[in-house]
Amino acid sequence: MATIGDVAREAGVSRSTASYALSGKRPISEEVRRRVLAAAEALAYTPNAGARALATSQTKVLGLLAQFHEDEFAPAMMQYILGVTDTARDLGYDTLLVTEADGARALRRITDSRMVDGVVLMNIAQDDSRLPFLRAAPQPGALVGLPGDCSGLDVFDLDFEEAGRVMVEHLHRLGHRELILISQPEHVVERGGAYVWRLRDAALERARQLGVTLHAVYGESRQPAVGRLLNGLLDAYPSVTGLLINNEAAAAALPSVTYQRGLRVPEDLSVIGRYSDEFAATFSLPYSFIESAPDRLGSMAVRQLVRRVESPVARDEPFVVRFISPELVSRGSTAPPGAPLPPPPAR
Amino acid sequence: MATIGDVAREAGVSRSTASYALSGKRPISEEVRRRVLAAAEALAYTPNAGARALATSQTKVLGLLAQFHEDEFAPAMMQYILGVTDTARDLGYDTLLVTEADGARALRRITDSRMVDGVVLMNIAQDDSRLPFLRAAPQPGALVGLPGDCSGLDVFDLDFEEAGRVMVEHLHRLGHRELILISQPEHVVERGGAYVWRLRDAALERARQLGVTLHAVYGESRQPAVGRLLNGLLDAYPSVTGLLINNEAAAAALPSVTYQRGLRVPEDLSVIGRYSDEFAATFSLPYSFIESAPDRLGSMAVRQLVRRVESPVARDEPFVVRFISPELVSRGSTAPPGAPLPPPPAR
DNA sequence: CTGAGTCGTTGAACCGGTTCGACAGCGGCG
DNA sequence: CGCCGCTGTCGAACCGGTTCAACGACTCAG
Repeated sequence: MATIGDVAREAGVSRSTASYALSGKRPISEEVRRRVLAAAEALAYTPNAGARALATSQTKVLGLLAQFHEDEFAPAMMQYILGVTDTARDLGYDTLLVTEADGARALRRITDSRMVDGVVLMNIAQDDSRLPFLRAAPQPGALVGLPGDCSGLDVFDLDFEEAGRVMVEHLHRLGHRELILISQPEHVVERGGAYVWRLRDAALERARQLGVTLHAVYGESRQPAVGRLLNGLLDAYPSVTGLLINNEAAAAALPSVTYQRGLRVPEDLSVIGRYSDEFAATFSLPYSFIESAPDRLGSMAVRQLVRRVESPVARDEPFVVRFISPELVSRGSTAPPGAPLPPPPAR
Repeated sequence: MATIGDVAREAGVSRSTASYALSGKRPISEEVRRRVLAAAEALAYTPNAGARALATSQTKVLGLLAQFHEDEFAPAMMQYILGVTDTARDLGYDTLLVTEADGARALRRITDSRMVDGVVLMNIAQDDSRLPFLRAAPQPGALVGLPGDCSGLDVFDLDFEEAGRVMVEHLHRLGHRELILISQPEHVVERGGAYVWRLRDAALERARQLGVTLHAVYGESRQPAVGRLLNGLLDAYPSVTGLLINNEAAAAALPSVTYQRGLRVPEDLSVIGRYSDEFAATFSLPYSFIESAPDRLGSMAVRQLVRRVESPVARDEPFVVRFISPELVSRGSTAPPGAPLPPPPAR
């Protein structure tokens, strides 16, 4: 493998000249630049990443710490990851994906050893054990998800509280007065998955203000448990006219449940979900939903991270906590309760 | 950040002694070893990855090249990735995840710059443009998926041909004589997704031998197209008694289709799928299926790769092409055609 | 008592880049 | 004509590890 020394020799110049010709950091005569470029081309020269990292203290690699809990819905994860890797690449960075169970140890390993220029953390818990290490690390970090304490960190998340309010308000405006909210499994809450109760508490609060009865329950993450749960709820609350779903598995399971029970959406039941566009398309979910925009969140986190990595001034800017405001994508799955039946749709 | 020089000074020894004390590559007196270890501990010393890579020509990082095509079913991908990252970590490696569209360029970038010690390639096409570069690279590589030309490469894949035969034989043995096979979308075939026609051709061949009529069609990867397709097929071939599904999206869509048509599985229709355990669990698919074992394949590829990376003798061993033999996991979704109805199951 | 062999330690070189300070050569100006 | 300043190039140092050859001290055999 050719080194910069080989290129320099081939071009008949010194190593430093070759370096400057390639980087353009100092003026180099047109003649010499051509010779160096030609030599580099001829020898298929590629700089050694380790050597460059050693010299510049920059690796051009970002760390991505993601954790996979079996009680979460794995397919939804992929979108976040792609949002990060694609944006990172656009900005000239590769991505080190770390899925180790012991996130704090993994974080220390990749930051202390200087393998990465910055880190994106996903699956943030309310009291996340990785955060003290991230704050202490020499590299900047960005979070996708809101922890209890955001100090010293850039944080990006969907505004789950507003999402909860939007869901309730939308159905209240249509005339609904009794709703069910299905959240993630209780395990997720116990582990500190704050987004669950952020949406839930805000929805309950708004329902109280509006005089809407809201049955808020924790769901399941798997079939067939989640199907049983849905049936059980519809049995238990026959007067409910609307369903709010903050649980991917429940959303995916709902169509067959409503079909089996002979319920029409939205004539007999209005439904609003909270998931990603991509998820909706994959499972063809026919529900209006609040877009959770995982790719956008991942992308925003990376952009901010790279800003801090690359600009000394950006490094000292105040930290940001940025919420994406929930956008309700209408798919026609909501209507006033007990509206007259429309003619059956053409098949 | 502490360097090995700091550790050496703190322990009152030379840099080389500190290095040997930490690595154990030369005998060091108990006394000195203790002092060095204590100093390293006190200074929270972690070796600089770039410097170590430069000195040893080993990065302890593996590359993982995965490509995401919008006409493939994204959720299935996650399992492969986890199989790779988890196994790599067990063996002491981190994973650089590269999802760049231009796979050949990405491969060259990470191998030429010596960012990785080895590479795992996924989404292998029949005539994969990355393979020439992988063969030419200084690092070893492993493939998850079977290309047209395996020379010079370690390859791991499910035995899709045997899978096709097993599916047909199983239903033939039960007495079925007319079946449908739903494969991936034709796009996947055009892009060189050999696993599609490997299963398909083998199934057709075995069906011919056994005198079974097999309607082999290409599917869709998304709802609602895939649902329409399923309905269309069941309309078009009313005498079919069994369904073979080599298409995750179709498998996920089938339950609601059979329900809507009032078909009982297996009484009216026998079904065999081909997907992963995890996938079946997530969607609670009630079908017998051939386990495609993505995590096992990823894990096998990494193990072989690391063997080659770490052992100079392994590097010269002959290359392997290893097929996982298809295992049919029974979920009771197959029965003789037109069998008498069992009593309705308890709800 | 001397020479060989062991053990533990060290200084120096090396991996392959980047970057700083110095300097040669040149044209322009006073 | 001498000096200044600019342009382009170079040598050397540095980043932080690993590893090799050498060497001093000590043991032990002859």
